[in-house]
Amino acid sequence: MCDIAQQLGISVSTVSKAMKGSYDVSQATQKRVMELVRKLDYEPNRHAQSLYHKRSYTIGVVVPELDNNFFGAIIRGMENIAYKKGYNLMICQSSESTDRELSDIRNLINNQVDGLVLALASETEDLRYLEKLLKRGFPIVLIDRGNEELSAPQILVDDFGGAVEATEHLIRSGCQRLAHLAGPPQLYNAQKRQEGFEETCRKHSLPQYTTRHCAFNMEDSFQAARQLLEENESIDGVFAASDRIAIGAMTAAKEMGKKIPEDISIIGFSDLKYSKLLEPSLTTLAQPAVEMGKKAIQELLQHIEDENRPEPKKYVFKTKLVIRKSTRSCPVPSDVPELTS
Amino acid sequence: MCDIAQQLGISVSTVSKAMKGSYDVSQATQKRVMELVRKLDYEPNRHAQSLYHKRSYTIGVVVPELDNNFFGAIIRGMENIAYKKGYNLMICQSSESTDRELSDIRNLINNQVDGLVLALASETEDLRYLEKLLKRGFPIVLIDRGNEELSAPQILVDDFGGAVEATEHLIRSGCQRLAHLAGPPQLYNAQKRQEGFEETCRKHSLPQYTTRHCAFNMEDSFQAARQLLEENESIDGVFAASDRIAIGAMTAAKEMGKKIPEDISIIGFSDLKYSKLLEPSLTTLAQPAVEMGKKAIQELLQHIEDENRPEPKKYVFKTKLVIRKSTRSCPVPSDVPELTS
DNA sequence: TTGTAGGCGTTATCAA
DNA sequence: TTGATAACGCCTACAA
Repeated sequence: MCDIAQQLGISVSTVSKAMKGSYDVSQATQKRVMELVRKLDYEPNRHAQSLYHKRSYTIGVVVPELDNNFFGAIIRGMENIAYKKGYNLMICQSSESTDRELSDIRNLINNQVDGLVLALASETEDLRYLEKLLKRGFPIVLIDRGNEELSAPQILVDDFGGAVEATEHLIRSGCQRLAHLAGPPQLYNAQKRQEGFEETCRKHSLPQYTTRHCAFNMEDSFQAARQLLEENESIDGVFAASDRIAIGAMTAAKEMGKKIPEDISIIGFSDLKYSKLLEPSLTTLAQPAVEMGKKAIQELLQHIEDENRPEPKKYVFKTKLVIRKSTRSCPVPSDVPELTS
Repeated sequence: MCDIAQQLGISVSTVSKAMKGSYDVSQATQKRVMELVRKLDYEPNRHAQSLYHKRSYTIGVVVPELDNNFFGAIIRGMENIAYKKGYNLMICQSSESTDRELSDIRNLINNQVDGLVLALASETEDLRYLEKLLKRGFPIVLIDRGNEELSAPQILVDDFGGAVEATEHLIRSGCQRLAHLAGPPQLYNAQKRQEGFEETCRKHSLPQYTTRHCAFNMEDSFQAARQLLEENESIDGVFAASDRIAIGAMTAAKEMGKKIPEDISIIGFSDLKYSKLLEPSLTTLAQPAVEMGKKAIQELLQHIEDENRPEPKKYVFKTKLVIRKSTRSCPVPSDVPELTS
């Protein structure tokens, strides 16, 4: 900006005004400035702007994992809205590590981000730092990984409802002895999915149902599934808390010589891009990730830009059952009126 | 910092020095300052620091796609080094769009990043802006997606060598009529893979080999593969330029009633996380993505921090053949001395 | 219509 | 050992 002012023999403030447009600057200088700006590929220093405005126009994002369809899609949704509104994203991955998550958040804060969108790592339990931030009035939105205690807006999936739908689907397709491979027990989502499963089993008075926890990865779920199936030979339907867990279960079932879905039906949660390519293709619950990402940013921007902050709301997005080949085909189409009571 | 100075009744400059540690500050004040800093969770404003130092300690990263194992691993490698050295990453995804890529880069530049690591979008051809930046001495490192014209350091995969290895493997396992499903023709990597394939076919005087281009996605490659296989019934081996293309080819082959690998062998490139779960599991070439990410940042930091810039080098990482079930088992183990001449 | 001046938060130099 | 000061680049209220 100094360069430009010097080269044109005018003051920096005039240049600044010219670049903003809507200011009292003569057409002539305006034009001269803009031409030189373009010629020099000049762009104002955002850090100086940020210093003056006390706003960085940057939003911090921490997700457990980047190379993951679900979070990938969430980020696409967030970028969509953020860029349109002149905000940048600063994206970090915690790799499901609570320590890393905390250091990412601190780092984003000292990078002066205007707000945070967080999908908490599965083991995160110590929320004191976040609570401090919230108390100071710092804008935070949680996405996907909710938390009952934190008074921040939350963008969630209807984990309970999805679990009910999945379980109903298994029952409808003739399964009688169900098992649930649940996610990490500390994780809010995992809890809700488990509740949905168990409540549905009770409602239908199933003679037998079990739940076993495992991590959200294929190795752990493979072990868990194998144990489960060995201990309970009669299990004929598995609701897995994620697609990756479902893949582990499929591998275990196949290894034991069980046919999917003839001997055992398996259903996942998330609809990974590759789930339809499995053999057999995986029945699962799709989540509207892009929409969730958009909503998260919209909500956050409202908190950033509005003076009077509303009560933190929860937005719960519905899942969608995607029926493929890993569950037996149903006699009845997917709506079952007598169950919605 | 002002707060702290006021509360302790000392000057800001003393606080600043105390926080830096290695300065002439009395032990007593040093301690008082640090205690208050901790109590207030105080962190210095990086934008002010950046303004003063003319360094943001932030590196801009643009990759075509985030939810992709390969780029995900590259980013993990980059984070590893960058965080250790006190740098942050600002990550963007171009979604393979040249326009978006350019606007990401401009945005990163005006966010004052100290350097860029770029994996160019496949259609990018207009490199004028990047050339301008390089001419100004701005540090840029290209990763994975190389470019002959740009005089920037490049972190590449031995696409040619990998393609040779893949093709040799097909030939060794008894395939005689090979086809290559190549990536976008503008893409440097795709060109090298194609060259490796064709040169190897020539070297072995194969009676028949064909190449067909398609995009790096399953839909497009499915169509391309189907056409290819319909037009050339006798093809018994396919080298796909990426795992996703390989998946498209597998789907097409299966649909036509061909057995993999009995009737046709298929080999991919990249080793996606899900490739080993396919039916049959996919033989492919693994790339050392994490190492590449590390190298990219190391190289960039050298350019950022060193006065005398060395000539831009190319680092070529070797691929590793991962043999699974989508190719027929070889009579000979994987080293074939007579071919290395 | 244009320019001057002060401040945003930090740091390094120099003076006290 | 401490503090005042100027500077980094930008912006706006106010003066010219």
